[in-house]
Amino acid sequence: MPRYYRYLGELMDEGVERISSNELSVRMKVTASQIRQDLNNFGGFGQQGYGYNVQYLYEEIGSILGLDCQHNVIVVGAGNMGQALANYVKFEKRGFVITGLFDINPALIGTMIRGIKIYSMDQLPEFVRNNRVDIAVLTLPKERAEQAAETLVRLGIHAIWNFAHLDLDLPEDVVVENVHLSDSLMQLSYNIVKNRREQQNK
Amino acid sequence: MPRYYRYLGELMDEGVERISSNELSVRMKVTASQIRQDLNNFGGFGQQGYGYNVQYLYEEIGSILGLDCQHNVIVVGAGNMGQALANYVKFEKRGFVITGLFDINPALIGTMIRGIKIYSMDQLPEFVRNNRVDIAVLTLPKERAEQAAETLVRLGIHAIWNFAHLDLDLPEDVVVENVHLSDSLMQLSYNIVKNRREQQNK
DNA sequence: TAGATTGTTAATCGATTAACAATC
DNA sequence: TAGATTGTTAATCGATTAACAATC
Repeated sequence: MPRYYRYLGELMDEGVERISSNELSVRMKVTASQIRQDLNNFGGFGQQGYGYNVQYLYEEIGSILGLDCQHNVIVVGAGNMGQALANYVKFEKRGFVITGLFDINPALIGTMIRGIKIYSMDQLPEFVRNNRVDIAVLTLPKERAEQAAETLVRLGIHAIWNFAHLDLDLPEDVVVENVHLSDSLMQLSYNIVKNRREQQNK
Repeated sequence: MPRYYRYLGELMDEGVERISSNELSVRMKVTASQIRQDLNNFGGFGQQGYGYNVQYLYEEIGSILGLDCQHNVIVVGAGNMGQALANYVKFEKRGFVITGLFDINPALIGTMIRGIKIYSMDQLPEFVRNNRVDIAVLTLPKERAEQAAETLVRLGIHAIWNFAHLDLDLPEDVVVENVHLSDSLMQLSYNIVKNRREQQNK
């Protein structure tokens, strides 16, 4: 669904008002059948003989994705990745507001990033008690990530965006989305090898 | 495959010598059948009655993933994300060596990150001519990403790790691996909404 | 030889695609 | 009404799982 949302956003920017599953399928390089199937799973957003209204569909998908309300986000681990994410302004536009960073590095604690304060890890429980936190971003080395994740869950956080290089083993009512950059890079490397082989066989 | 590699690495660290598809399936939370099927696609790495030798399998998968040789990497876009990636030392251990960063920001050009120089975008063609480049990391805002990708391909680069928030439209002999962070965050948000619904229905 | 566990085939399942009737 | 295009069902395909014979 995020991918549909992205393409519909682009269409809006281009001022396109309506689009058929067929036109969209060309753009997105999926079948029209696929699109109609997917969109229909979430409700009848189209109209026979007309297609889909871009803005309406964009907003509907946005609300399905939960983008119609604000999410308060904390970043646990203010290293390079944590800082990079904190500096990334675009998330804010989609309603993901970073309210605090946390680290154990004394050199970082107390400093600010884009107006967001870096707290000590010790301050985490208190912070979570006093502020609503919807999502925790986990940008720690894997050695400390497992334990931090458990702490977060104990504090009542139910959603983790995990950048640590391990699979978290958490209760099923906790939602985890993994970004395994190393895996992604290896996948690229694998595809390079495969591609090389295929090109040779031509 | 990267996930297998990761788990086998962990097993090695724990000093485990051999493992059966069954034991591994418990750890990785996939079926034993799946594991045997997957591994067998790439060759008979196991032995009936014994299981799989962890180190042997680790190395075999490593070579399938192309981790047995060095990859020279450039980072195009030395913003927060580009810098974060350049600072990430672990990639180097897997043979991915960053040899240069590129940006248009005059304030960055000429400075160093972890001993790696930031060049002007203008210097890109010359750099690629004089140095082998296996992978280009694209960490630019989407407005400039498309054009940069085309430049990279024109210069003969065949693999792009794309962090820009768009799908690149490139010749099929160019391998692209996407890391769409916004999509990932929206996916998380979607799963939060879904999870909330499911918990309520209990 | 007996036990364990793979490699591999067959069965199941889910997801994708095709087709077309419903309807704007 | 005719044309367009969805919603939805049926057919196809691929991936996952189960089963078991091969073999260490």
